[in-house]
Amino acid sequence: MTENVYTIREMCDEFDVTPRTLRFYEAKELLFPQRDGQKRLFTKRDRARLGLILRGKRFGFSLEEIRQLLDLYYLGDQQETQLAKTYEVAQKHLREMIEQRDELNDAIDELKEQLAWGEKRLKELRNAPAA
Amino acid sequence: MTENVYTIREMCDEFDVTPRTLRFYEAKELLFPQRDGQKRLFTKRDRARLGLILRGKRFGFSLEEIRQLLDLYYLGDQQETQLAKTYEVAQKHLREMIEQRDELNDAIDELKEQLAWGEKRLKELRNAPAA
DNA sequence: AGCATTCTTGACGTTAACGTAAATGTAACG
DNA sequence: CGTTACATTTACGTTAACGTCAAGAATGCT
Repeated sequence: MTENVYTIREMCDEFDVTPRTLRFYEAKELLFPQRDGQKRLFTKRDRARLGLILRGKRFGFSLEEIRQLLDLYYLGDQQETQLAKTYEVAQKHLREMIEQRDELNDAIDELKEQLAWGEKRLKELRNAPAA
Repeated sequence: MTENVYTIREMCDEFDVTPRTLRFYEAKELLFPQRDGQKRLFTKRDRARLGLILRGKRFGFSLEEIRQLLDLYYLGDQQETQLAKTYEVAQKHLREMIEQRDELNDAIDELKEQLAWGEKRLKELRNAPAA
């Protein structure tokens, strides 16, 4: 097998991000690539984390928020207090996400109505060209 | 009745934003308050638009994207080509929103699982205090 | 009239999330 | 061994969405 590690370029191509982004995420402690001398080697774990990061971004979470969420997904042998804190943070996030989804559903319905209306108007305009 | 117009302060209190924000939105042509001399007077239409703006923000849309969406909600007697263009933009937005909601649903499920797992771990830690 | 309050318009500051450029390192190719 | 191709660090630049501060106007209270 290919050692199961990935170069920065492979990561960039696969996830459609720039090297700058990956280095930035490492600086922010969202990713922890190993090193072969100078060069970064991203592990399977990094790939999983990057996937979660990018999805989190699509939901409008900040990188700092995402970093905290990642801790939940990758909580090893943390202290109880630390684990409990992370658990709280995640619960709050979950509530926000559910609320966001509900709102989003409403907005989708409204936009659909608007589109139906716009469609109707368009047909009218095409049938009765000039006023 | 109270003339059905609102001062900047009334708007700020009602929507929990700052004056700076409202002036900024006006500069960006998202709101069009009338004037009494120097002072801004926000109409019912502005209030409706502001509501849509703030909701759009919660979905992660940029102000520029929101501005285009607002055009759809308030399309008066636009040209057909213009209306058609706006219609396209809105359709694209709708697709994005639906996709976002679906992803969000998946993420919610995953996070719920994680939370259940974390909860279990917490119970274990509390019952078996020291290793 | 004096003073405080609230509005206004600049104009510069700030944060997040990278972009971009410069200087340097190194691995591989011919 | 030269150069082509990426990689690295350092550091300054950029955009969005406001915050903040300065310096006037207009309004209201006493």
